Amino acid sequence: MQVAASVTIEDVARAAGVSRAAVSKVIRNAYGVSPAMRERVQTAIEMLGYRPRVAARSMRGASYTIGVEVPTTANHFFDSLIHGATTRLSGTQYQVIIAPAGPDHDNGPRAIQVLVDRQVDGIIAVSPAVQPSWLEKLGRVTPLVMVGRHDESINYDTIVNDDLQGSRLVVEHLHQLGHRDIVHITIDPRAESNLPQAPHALRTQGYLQAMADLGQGSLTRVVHVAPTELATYSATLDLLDGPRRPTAIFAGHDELAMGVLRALADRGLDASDVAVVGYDDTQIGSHPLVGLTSVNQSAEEMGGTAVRLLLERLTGRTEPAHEVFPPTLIPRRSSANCGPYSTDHH
Amino acid sequence: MQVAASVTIEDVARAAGVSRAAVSKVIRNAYGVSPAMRERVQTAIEMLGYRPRVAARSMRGASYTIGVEVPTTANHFFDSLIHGATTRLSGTQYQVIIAPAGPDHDNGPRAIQVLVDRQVDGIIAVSPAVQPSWLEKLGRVTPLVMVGRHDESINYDTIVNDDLQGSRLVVEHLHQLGHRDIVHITIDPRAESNLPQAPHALRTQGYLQAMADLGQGSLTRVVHVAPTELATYSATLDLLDGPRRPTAIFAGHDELAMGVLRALADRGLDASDVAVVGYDDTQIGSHPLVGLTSVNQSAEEMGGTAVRLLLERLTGRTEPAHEVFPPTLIPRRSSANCGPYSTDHH
DNA sequence: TTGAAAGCGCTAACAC
DNA sequence: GTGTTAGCGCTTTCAA
Repeated sequence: MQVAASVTIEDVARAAGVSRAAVSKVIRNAYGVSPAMRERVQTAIEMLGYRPRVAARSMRGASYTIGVEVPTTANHFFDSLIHGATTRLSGTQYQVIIAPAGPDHDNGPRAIQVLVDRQVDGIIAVSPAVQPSWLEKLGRVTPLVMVGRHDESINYDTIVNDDLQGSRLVVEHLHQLGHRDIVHITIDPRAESNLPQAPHALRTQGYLQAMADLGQGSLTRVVHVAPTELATYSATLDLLDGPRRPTAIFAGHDELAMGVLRALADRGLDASDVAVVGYDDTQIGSHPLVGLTSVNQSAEEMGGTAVRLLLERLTGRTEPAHEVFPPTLIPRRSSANCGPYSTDHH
Repeated sequence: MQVAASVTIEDVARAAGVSRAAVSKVIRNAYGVSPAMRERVQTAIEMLGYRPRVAARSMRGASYTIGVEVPTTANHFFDSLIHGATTRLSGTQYQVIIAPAGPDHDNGPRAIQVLVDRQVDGIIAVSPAVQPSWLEKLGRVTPLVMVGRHDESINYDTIVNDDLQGSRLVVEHLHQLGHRDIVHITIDPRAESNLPQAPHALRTQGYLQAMADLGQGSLTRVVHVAPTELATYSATLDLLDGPRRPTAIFAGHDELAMGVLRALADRGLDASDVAVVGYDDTQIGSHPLVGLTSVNQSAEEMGGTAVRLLLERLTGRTEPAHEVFPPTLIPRRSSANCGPYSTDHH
């Protein structure tokens, strides 16, 4: 394997005794090259350790790069998504680069712009805080797949799980276990987006609806926190020490749920005192020491599907696609106040 | 914020009534522009929503991009590293892009090459499986900082923690608690690298030395596994069900340790039966439900330091730098067979 | 202080 | 099937 920062297509052409265009065709698998020439060119490429420069290619043709934007890589859900995408892309000539929005929230657009500036051939993004109008504009110039958005689109594709149904599953599960006083802890809408189509807004809506349908409408409580384990931890302590301790807590996603479990542990409580359910079915929840009941939304598959949709767009599709994944509730110890010790291995 | 895929420097120049060169100077904060012109140019940039294209800039000058290669983003240690790097870089004109080596091991060079192909201005990489000679070659053309390597270098910088000392701390800690039969589970050298300077090789060495120094040389056992929680889980089950169950297990890093804890839980055992210690002091270990004793090696700081070294190289330094971080043992429940319930909040 | 012009390495028309 | 050539958008001498 060569580093080869200085070998150019010109050098290869000279070494193989052909034109630059011929070399270009070979490295792109384009039509109009005889096997003999392809052979000679490939030999020259190997010998010189030639690597085409992405910057130069980007100026005329493609960058062969897919950009993936995620809020953070610290949440394992997004890692699974990335993993699903890279797996689906291996074997193609496309490479993935990742731009994490980073610690500051509302940085999604900035991270996406980083990818646009690099002229990636397509973008997969998870950014609930971006206005659809901005995405429509972006989608017109770059193939774009948004994960976790429920909005109708024209110039980009969307992939979501049915958040409404997912949180309904949670509430019904807890209700069946005998819980009535169920609190929903979720991220502050201002931190995610005030769009009614944002995933967490829909989960909240699903919670409220399901509670109402089960005749518990008057017991609903929604607590908003910053999107961190720590913030959720504090909020949960308040809840546990407050005048009306709930019997169950439904956290907006698994990272928040871990904060809830931390608070419970600190107060010496467990599932028989307060049941906990998360969302995303993140790796850590399946660990027997944690045993977190959660809603699976097939992160890996979503990543793979995102790539498929992008490749479709890259090869001509123009009408928007919208895929909805069905959520599945995975019951574990954290919501089993009389059940067996779960040792599900994920 | 604009998407602006089609506004070029030419458009800005025309709108501001100046030359392209002038605009170029303004966006690079270069010398030789009058305040009046800077003002006019900046107004035009805002109005048109101009974004310089990285590809075009890369062809002549800099890409203003720092590439970070990590084995995976699923291990939280690397996330902390990335976080430390991006934090240190915010406020500068540099952007970070991430290339994960991905599921296949030994893919480090491939992922690094992805960054080289994109002509990033500097590279931070965590790749124990790469030969120093290859890195020397790379370091000659791109500023390069390697994290987690102990080798002496000429053309690149290295940052490590003192792995030898770190595992010595672990062994001494366990010895003090009364443990004698301590097994070390670590990743298969073939999966990481057969270089004697690789971190895990050194941790193993530290383990062996410390055991010998404490007179337990005859009790040492090293178990090699694939670098996954699952593989470690299976190996641990074998160990627990085997003829000579150890009283303590020192795992090569926290992800492996989680596999050990999973196996213990499956067998209904806990810290009073088998003590467990990990390495990296990963987020999850600090959770009270897990309480994993581990060795902290300041991932965030390492990321920040990597950026600092890179920026130094970018502004002229040529002699190699080598920074060593001191490891710290963080005792928690998993190695406290008679201690209190730890609720350390990280 | 400002602008004109050359060219970075590659791809895509188009001519042969 | 193969080569020639004109740029892509930017930075960077070098003149003015």
